[in-house]
Amino acid sequence: MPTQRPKSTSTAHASRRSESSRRAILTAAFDLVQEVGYSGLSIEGIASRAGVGKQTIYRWWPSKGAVLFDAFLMLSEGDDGDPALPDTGDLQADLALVLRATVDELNDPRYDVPMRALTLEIARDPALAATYAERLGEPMSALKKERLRSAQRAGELREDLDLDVVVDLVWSPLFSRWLQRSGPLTHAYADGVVATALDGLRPRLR
Amino acid sequence: MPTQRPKSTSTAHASRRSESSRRAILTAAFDLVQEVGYSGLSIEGIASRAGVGKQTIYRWWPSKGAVLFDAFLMLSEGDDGDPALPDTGDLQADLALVLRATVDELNDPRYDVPMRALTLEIARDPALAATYAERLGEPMSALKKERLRSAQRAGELREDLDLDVVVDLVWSPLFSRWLQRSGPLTHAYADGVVATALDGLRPRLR
Amino acid sequence: MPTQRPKSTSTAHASRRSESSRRAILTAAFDLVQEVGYSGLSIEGIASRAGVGKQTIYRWWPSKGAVLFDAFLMLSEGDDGDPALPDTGDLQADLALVLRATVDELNDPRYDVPMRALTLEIARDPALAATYAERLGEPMSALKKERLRSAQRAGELREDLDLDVVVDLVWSPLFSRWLQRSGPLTHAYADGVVATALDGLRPRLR
Amino acid sequence: MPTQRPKSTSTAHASRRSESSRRAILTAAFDLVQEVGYSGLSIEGIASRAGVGKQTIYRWWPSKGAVLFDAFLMLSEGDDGDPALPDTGDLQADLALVLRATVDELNDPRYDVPMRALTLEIARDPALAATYAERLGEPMSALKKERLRSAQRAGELREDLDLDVVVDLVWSPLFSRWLQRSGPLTHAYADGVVATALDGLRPRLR
DNA sequence: TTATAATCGAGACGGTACGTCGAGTCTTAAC
DNA sequence: GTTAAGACTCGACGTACCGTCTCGATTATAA
Repeated sequence: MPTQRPKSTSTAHASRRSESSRRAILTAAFDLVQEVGYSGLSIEGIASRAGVGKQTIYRWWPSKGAVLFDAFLMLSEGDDGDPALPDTGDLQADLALVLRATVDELNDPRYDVPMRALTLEIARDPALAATYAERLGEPMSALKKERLRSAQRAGELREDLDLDVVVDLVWSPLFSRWLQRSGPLTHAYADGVVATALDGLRPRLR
Repeated sequence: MPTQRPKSTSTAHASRRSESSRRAILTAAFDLVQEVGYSGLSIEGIASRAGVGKQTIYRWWPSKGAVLFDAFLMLSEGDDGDPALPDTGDLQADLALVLRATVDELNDPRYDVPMRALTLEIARDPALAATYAERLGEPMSALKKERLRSAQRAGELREDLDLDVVVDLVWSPLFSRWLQRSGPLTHAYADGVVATALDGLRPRLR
Repeated sequence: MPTQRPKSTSTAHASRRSESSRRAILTAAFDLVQEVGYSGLSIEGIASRAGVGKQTIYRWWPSKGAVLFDAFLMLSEGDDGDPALPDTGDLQADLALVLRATVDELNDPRYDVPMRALTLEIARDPALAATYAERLGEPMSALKKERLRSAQRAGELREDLDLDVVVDLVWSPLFSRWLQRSGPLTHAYADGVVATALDGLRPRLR
Repeated sequence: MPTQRPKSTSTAHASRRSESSRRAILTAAFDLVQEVGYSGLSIEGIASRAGVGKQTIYRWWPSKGAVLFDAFLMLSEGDDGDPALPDTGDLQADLALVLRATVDELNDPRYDVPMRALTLEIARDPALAATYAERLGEPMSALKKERLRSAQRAGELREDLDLDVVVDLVWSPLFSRWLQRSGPLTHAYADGVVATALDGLRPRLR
């Protein structure tokens, strides 16, 4: 599997894979995609920047996208203090906070460029999509649903909801606007999405 | 502009552009993307399939994505009987109908493959995104908002809504699931999205 | 055919092949083989030195050896004043003169290196051998046999000889020594070969 | 030296070199060159076929050609009953016999392919050429000259000949024709070479 | 009605990157 | 200390397309 790597915690006789080459490749991939953009990214460029033979990349990753994906994985393993979503007891405020932070990230070219690259690769390659779902998508989705369940326990959320639908309702508008650049991505938009989703579209009964 | 083309209804002295080559190129592009997938699509392949010199493509389109985009435009001009969304007076039923139809389309490889290709090109290329927004995105969005405004007049929808947010709330979950393959795309899902968006996430009072 | 090239004397509508690229490639090949040796010669190196795309080489030549061969052909077309062998009426002197000149050439690294490279390619590749035979080998052999026939008319050579055998008898010892480096290649050796071949190995009858 | 190997008759404490690996490598090299041709031969292929690590080859041989050369040496040590050339008292018949046998060998692909490979390596690599000369070329040449000296003693050969020239005169035509494929290699050709060399090219005095 | 200039098909050109192969070096674990 | 195994860096392979650039050969106005 492309994203497998030698963990120090694993078996005694580690594979002969070079950890330093692995790190150099992932770092080079992440840096390069920012510098030259997604379409300017090439295996040859990554190898050369990383000071590594092309074969070493082909040996361990099946595609350019898989390298990029692992580069993200490596980064995301650094900042995993507390992966849980905020839970202050005020769902609307908490969601708005999270969505505003996401908006800020997506507006920052340092994240936009490589994330877009990865997203496109995932959209193109079903195998990569499956790996992504397993390693990042589902865990993140679980976190979101956990927060929603907490809200249900607090009576802030209806009990009869399909939480998968709810997650999409809240998060996909941002994703869609970002990817398609179909409109400005602002805090106001994030707030609007949260408020509208929570209150629904129908007039409130008096 | 890439998507400009000689309309018989335009000025008297039409350009010397060959209409038959144009159609052959767009048809070839659309057919090829289904056969060989997006990444297998090449200008060279389109030219050869269309029986056309490469220069004829480069002369009229700035990128592979622009060709693909025009191919879609050509198709979508065939089926434009009544572009309006259904309006039976029952918003929930109408939205569910439209979203179910979209689900069916997205599940059909004949649409999935070229649509995905086009979507990826748009996500990659801001210029193409702008053209897309102008030519297809905004008109479609206007149609959706028109239906929503009708619902507001009928008292089915709150008056104080940002309709751009509402459109995203209703349509982006499908888009997101489809593009990322993050879950099954079913009629039930479409129904769930519509119902949840309309009713909101909060417990109903009383 | 690899060695075909646009001749100004040929048909009116010349191919679109670039004569300047062709010359640059052949010159680069000839120069490079002297600088880096045969095994250091690469298509990539030739292309880069000639300022040409690799495909331009692959388009017109089937192999590295074919390029080298044409490089020789190009050179040999410069010095074609009178291709005939000397004929002073003294066969032994004429042959010795020719063989001594050959010895000098073979001892000159400027000729030895590329000639050796070409010879090895010909020995390896039967197709190239056939081309070589047709374009260079047989014409040269014809020249030699013409000189021998003249000697027969002059009574210097027996009438009942297979001239192909004679040509080999005279010229192959040099070739063999040169290629295998099985001994020093000197004027004395050349003289010895000529004298021994002419007089034969048997004791002269009294 | 590449062609050194542990002889059971040598010093008491033999080197730690694995004799079985050595034989496996040489056998694999000889077999492979027949199967895949010279240019298809690779160290990697030999190692894999021999069930041996690449390093084991690099440790003991300096080049692919050296391996091939030792493979020949190994074979030629099997058939060394009497290495002397036939000496029936009739030089012409004896030479014709030997040359005809050589012709047959060179026409047999089982010998042609690996011999050609080795010959090309020797022609390319002066160091290998020196080793070859010492181990195979000069002993064979000595044998030939021995037979010629015997003919001189019998009065069949002139006394004033440079035997190195004579050896080349008799044997190099075959070598040249074979390597360059410049003509058919037949018994008739062999006979012609012997007869012409013996009788010389000049008309016999009456 | 002709000439004339934009457009056409074709495809060669200099390039970049692909994914593969093998070279020769180095490291590991087994013996 | 040698071995089998195989990862490593490096460089070349031959192919696919890129986007640019000539080439005649249409071809449809404008003279």
